[in-house]
Amino acid sequence: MTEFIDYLQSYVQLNDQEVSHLVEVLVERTYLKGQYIVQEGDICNTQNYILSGMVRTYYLDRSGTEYIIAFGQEHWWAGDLGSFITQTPADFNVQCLENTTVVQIPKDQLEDLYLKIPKIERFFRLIIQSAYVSAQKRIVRNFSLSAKERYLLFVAEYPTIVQRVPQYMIASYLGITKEFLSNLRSQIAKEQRS
Amino acid sequence: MTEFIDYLQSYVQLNDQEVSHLVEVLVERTYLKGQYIVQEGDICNTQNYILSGMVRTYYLDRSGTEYIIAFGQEHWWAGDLGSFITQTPADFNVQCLENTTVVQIPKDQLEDLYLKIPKIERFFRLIIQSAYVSAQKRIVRNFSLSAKERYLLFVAEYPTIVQRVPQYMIASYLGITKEFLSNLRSQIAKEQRS
DNA sequence: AAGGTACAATAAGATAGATTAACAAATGAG
DNA sequence: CTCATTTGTTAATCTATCTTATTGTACCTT
Repeated sequence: MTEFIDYLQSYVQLNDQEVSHLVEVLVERTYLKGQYIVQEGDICNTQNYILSGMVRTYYLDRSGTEYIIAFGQEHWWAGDLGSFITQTPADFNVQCLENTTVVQIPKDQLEDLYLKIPKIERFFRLIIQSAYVSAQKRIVRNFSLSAKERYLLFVAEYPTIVQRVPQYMIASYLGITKEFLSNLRSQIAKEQRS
Repeated sequence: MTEFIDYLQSYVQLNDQEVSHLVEVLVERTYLKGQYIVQEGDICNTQNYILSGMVRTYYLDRSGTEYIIAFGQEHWWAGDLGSFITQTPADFNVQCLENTTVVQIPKDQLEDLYLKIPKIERFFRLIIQSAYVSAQKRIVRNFSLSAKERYLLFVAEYPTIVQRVPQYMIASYLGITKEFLSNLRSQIAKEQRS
């Protein structure tokens, strides 16, 4: 929990009173592997900061295919922001891939905090700004890079995730089939041998 | 210009003093068709709110291919947020497709405003939040929908843009070639006739 | 009217990545 | 420890989309 406060303080300086205000509304919660923090159709009522564990956020289309839109590990945020903002049913599922402990901030309390402590609002502006920049980057990459390039970049950027989650989920994140990823990996291995 | 203030007031209520504070830092500027608001390699120093006209934001890869990542029309924002935040060279180009008038907020002044008027910070949090949600939506759609479905959705959501920009740019936005888009359009026309 | 420029349509061959299916290896529950 | 389930591999065939090239259309310009 102090971990979360430290992280927040690295963006904005809160005084003791503000910290204790904040701490009052935080809820620490642990989910088991396989459990859902958010399910499609739920209203997402919390922002979830991951203290430990690993999650995936995915979308399920009518034909039942899963599309992983994000992974989340220690120090990342998880949830369905669209649902959170508008308080409408979530499009996404957020599932734990390991036992996962999060810090939750409930929607109502966060709105209060925004008014009481503008620095908290600043903090979330900063966080969302960079999330948006990453999302744009991902859109560009999906268009401009081949599956192989996307995979190599992913491995370079998130080596730990590659270790922690099954290959077929990485394939889904990259927008390819698990068979094709397997193919790419053996190509890459061959290239490195020669 | 009052147009911009009205728009802003629909998100947060500013008093007269705050409005005049804000107005002091705003710059209205007009670009001609073909001119660039931001060019790759520039540092993007302003947030640009479009009063009239039309722009495209695109990325140019090493091989010279253009990827349009966004269009912008009246009441939308344009710029390279990544460059703006970190004050590093822009990855994107923002070019006017028509004569375009924007309201600009310079970076330094905006940082000041954030501190003086927290409501301005709230306003941008709200704006960026929904931009992020849209970006996520676009990522999902690019994965889960076919080119044809993506085109039909685009036409349904942005009928005006379809009228105002050349087809090859729409193809680029959708991540397909102009030839294939032409193909899809004739398919769709055929279907509607039968 | 003639040529120039910008955009759109059509068609044929090429390719990245999907699909299917069969198998191998790893993991985990009992 | 063992059997069942989950995960990963390989290979053949298939499909959506790309590439290249050609032709068509509609304006501007002079």
